[in-house]
Amino acid sequence: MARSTNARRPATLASLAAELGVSRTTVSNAYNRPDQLSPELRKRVLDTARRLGYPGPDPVARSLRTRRAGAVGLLLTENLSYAFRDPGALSFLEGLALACEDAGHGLLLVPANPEREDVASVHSAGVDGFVVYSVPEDDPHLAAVLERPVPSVVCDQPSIPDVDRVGVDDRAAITAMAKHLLDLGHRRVGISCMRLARARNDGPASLQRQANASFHVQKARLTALAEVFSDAGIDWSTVPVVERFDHSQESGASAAAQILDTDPEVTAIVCTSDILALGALDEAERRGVKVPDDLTITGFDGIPDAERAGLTTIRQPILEKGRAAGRLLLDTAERGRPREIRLETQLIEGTTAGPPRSSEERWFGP
Amino acid sequence: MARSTNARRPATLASLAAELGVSRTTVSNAYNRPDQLSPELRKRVLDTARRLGYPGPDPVARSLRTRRAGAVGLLLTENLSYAFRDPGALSFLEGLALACEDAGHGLLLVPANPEREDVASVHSAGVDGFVVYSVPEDDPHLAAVLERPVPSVVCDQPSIPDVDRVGVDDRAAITAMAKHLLDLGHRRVGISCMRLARARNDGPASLQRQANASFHVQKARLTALAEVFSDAGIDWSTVPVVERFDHSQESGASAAAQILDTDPEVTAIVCTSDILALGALDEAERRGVKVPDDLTITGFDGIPDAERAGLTTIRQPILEKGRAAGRLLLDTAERGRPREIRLETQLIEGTTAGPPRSSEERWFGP
DNA sequence: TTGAAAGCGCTAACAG
DNA sequence: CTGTTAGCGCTTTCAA
Repeated sequence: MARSTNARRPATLASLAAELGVSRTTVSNAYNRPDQLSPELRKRVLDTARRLGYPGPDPVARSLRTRRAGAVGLLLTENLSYAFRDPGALSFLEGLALACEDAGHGLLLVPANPEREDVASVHSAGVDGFVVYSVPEDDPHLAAVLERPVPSVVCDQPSIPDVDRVGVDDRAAITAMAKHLLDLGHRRVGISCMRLARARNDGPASLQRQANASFHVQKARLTALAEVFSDAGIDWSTVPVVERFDHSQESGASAAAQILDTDPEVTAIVCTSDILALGALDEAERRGVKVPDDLTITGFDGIPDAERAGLTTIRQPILEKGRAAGRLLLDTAERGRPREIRLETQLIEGTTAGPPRSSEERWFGP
Repeated sequence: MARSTNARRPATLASLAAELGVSRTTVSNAYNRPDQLSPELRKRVLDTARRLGYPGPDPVARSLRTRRAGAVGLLLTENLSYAFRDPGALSFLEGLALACEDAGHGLLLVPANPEREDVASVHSAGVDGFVVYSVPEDDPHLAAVLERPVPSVVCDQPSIPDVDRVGVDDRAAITAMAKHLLDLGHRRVGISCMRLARARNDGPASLQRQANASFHVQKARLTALAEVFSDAGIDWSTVPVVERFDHSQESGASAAAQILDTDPEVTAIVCTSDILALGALDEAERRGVKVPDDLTITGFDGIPDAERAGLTTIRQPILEKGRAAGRLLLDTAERGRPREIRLETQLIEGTTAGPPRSSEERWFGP
């Protein structure tokens, strides 16, 4: 009777060895060290394996023995499927996948539903290390990862003792943007930002919420904005900072709407991501507000759609981030001292930022 | 001295048990069956674990014992990073990720560089099963997957004995499209298709190459087109069929150019994917050829960009395909008899198909 | 070139 | 509620 290719555990290395009348070592060598036995014997082993339906050494047993899994785990803040919709996450994934592929490693996407506290998936991930991308500082999944006795690399996260890190200087990057706006003459600004904490909030982010933000990147950007604008004599507590939990263009649009409704005198909306900024552009168009004549809108990331739209933004090498994270994790040589890779950002002067219209112009202009 | 969180194998279940003076079972239960021991004892175990830096049961050892890995492997035809750029692959991934997430399983992207024959990554994947998405029939990675003693589900692949399958009726779908074009009056058509085999070919696909195509989906579509057009009295051997290896809009544009250069009397270009069709639209615009007045262009897939462009195409539920594949694999209950899921497609009448201009009109028209 | 012995770290009967 | 007993399937010194 023909054996189905999907039969259950048809044979093991030991049973094969027994059948052949050789030792397990020999069979193992036939697969892992072809040079350690005669070609004839090897052929005999492999042939018999085929005949018995032996599928080759079990990867899990081998992993247990060798202490290597041949895979890298990725922990994201969002539902897995989100990763395939967000352009930023996607670029990161692409870069990481590139690095894994180069090393012949698999990439395991670890389900880490932010709504649930269940970290079993982290505990059961058979991987040689983790890459953690932009999860909140207090996420239990992150804690679970750090407890695992494998190396990890964090990206867009605050630095953690003994853990490698990849990121950009968010603070410097957005400071440049803020100064750019100040130079243009803006004094009344609004901020549209991504989620600041695990608890959902769609609306104004209080000063306290800003201070307690558990998403490192967002917090760094807000803090820097607060500092620059305060230094310029603007009372930060009067600046509308509107937060959105979902990262989508619709969110960006509604956040912009909320800012404009709250403070119609705002001349510029600084968004902490391109997606939010693109949404803000949508909203401006809907309202017949001309950009940049009536309103300046800026983003952050430099995703392709932003470039296409001529958005004034900060470009950061997201794909490179992913690749760097993967390399850091897989480069066993340099391990030991904790390392940090900081990539460069660049202010892109698009067509969505310009000098503010003076109030007179705005109220009584042509 | 403080113990680094990244220390190497600080302790094992056995050493913990020894330290506590209890049996290994008890420690194991503390983690896996909290109801099997007193809360106090459990607390004592967990506390001691923390003190000793025991990170919880090793996932690999557990997998070996339980014969479950908690992950699904995905085999794609392309470099991993491609998966994050192709809209179709992306939707599929999203659906698959959704299914995995629901089941609390991880998703392991298995590197399967099509240029290399190295299948070690398949052999070393610690997974409970594989999903195989659109790889050529003769791909060694596919063969390696089928040898593994775990279930698999193939998608957009020919059916394989004892292997579950998800797909659409490509034949019927594209037949509907072909008939639509015939009804509109087209008699001179050109075909732009994706890669047909592992060996690169950018140019006309001979009849023989069409017949030997190892990408199931492309072959099914071509075969159906050949049949319908032949039945309508068109000599298929005179129909330009142009193949492109890379799946990109640029490829689509150059394929369209090649078709138009080969046979300027073509009134319709049937593309076997939306990406190719979008590229064809680009080329038409470049040449100042009006669509659909001067040229009809059709696609296949129904990706968002196609919808946006008003492309006349076949919509297939790609995300659902991924989800169905995942569910099939993870649904251990119904396993046994091989199953097949066939999803529905729909002809979308966009704005890129219309009746052909008669030759007179074309040559001497307004 | 081959074999024997010794686990990798864990879970699952089954008995107490 | 807890312990004893048996492996899961493999790789790897070390000797022969």
